Amino acid sequence: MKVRTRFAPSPTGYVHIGNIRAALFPYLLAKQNAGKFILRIEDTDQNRFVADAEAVLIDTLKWLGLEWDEGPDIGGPYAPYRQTERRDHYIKWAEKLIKKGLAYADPYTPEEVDAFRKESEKSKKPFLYRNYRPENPPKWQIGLPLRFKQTKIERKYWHDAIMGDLEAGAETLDDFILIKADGLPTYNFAHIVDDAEMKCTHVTRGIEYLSSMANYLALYDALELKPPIFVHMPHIMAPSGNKKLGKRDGAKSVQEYRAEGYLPEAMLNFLVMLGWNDGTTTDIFSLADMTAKFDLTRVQRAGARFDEKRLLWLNGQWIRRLDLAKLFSYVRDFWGPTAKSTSESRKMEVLEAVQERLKTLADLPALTEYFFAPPQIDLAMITEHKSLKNLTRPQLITMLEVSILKLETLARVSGTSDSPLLPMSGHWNTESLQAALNDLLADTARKPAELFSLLRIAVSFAPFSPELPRTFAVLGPDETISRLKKVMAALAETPNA
RNA sequence: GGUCCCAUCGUCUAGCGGUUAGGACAUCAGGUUCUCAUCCUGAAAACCCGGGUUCGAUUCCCGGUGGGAUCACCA
Repeated sequence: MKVRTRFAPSPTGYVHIGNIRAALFPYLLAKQNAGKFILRIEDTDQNRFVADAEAVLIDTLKWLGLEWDEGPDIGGPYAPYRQTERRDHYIKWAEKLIKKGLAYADPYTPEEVDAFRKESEKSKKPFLYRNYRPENPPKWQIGLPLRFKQTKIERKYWHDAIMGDLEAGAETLDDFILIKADGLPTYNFAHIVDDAEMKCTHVTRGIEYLSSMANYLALYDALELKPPIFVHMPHIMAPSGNKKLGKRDGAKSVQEYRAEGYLPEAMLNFLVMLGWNDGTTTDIFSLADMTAKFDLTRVQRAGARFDEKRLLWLNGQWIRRLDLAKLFSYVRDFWGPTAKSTSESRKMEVLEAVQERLKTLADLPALTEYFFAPPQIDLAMITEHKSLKNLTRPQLITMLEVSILKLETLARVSGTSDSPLLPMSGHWNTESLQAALNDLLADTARKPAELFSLLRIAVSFAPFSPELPRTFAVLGPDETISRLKKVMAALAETPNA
């Protein structure tokens, strides 16, 4: 079977986490079978039209790496891929139904239908429009809704690739609207027509559509269409409470996660694990991995809670396992102001030094700003440090002095010039610096907690930084020594506390 | 309320009649020449309840309970 799947979102401008999974599953199904993945825009609701929504959607999908083979932007054999551009298709199929006596015009106003609804509710019976079906409906024309006429009121049975064997009672069958008064089709009608014309083999969507399945089955039958494979995905639930994850529960859009420094790899990995596993204890999956391993029969039937802590963990995992060039391309817009005028190669070095410490890309400025600009000297960070507060000024100054001498010797051996633009060479590297620092430990007879704390704070004045040899190596000999000297001078200038 | 679906640590899950019920996130306690992060080690933590089938049920069946979804000229 030639697999053809689709992602068919409504362009609302807000790309929900659930939307991504609704795109990922069909993407995986198509790709693992060398099939086609289609993007179709379901824009039949004029009231919810948002101007840039489609562009946002396309941008987000591309960012995630979920590329489609056919779509509104690239065309394809079954174009157009926007529902508003397919009106004539729906009308054609609707006329077929009318001809067969399986569709009719709804002569009532929304208010009148609502009155019927109230009446039913009053008598504690569920409202079914078909109980109010007009005897002699007018000839259908745009301006009137067109309804489907249910003729076989019976229990329906079907199979779902995730949910298994399902059924629904005849009470769920009703004369639903196929085409609205504005002439545009409802989702209920349009998706079936489009899926058929676009030869989609799978219908993937959330389980909220399960309760409409009986109606869809009846429509496939009336249209004389062979139903596709049904794939209903359980909901992603809000972190607290038991409800579908929604905007009003503070659910962030994918764009927001992107802006907060989350990687597409982490988002996809997180989403695919939410309700699916490959049966092993593997929990890190690249898009290629999940494409190879994904299996609908292993998808969970219950809803899964969205756990942002797990997403954060995965983000860290992915930041660490990405190769530097790739990570570098991702952080382009995350550098802090001090990095502005710095060369790309220099930024690359700094990034490499902090890669292991990043949890999100948004952590980058705080973690790197002192590499690009000298930090504000704050002696309190030294004098109040838990390992340093019991040392006297002269002791601190001596430690710095001895360290500076040692590092100057190393710098001379390295033959580095005063220009920070020249690449570091020779002996000023993490290995030699590690050795030099070990020597200093012996020379000063200080504990690592004392000497290293002092040096680390003196060059960074930051709450955290990479390991000392690494920090010195990236800073370069001139900058390292210059910063140590400034701190030494500052300690000498101010009176002892 | 009608209809439909679901049910293992706090969370995501493995399990497909016999297991010390496994893993991961989170939490807590240690370890790694400085901080933060990583990494390593360890701890605590679960089969919703009641029947039935069976020599034996977390697993199969039924019922309850709980949770979810849906009942639009939205998708």
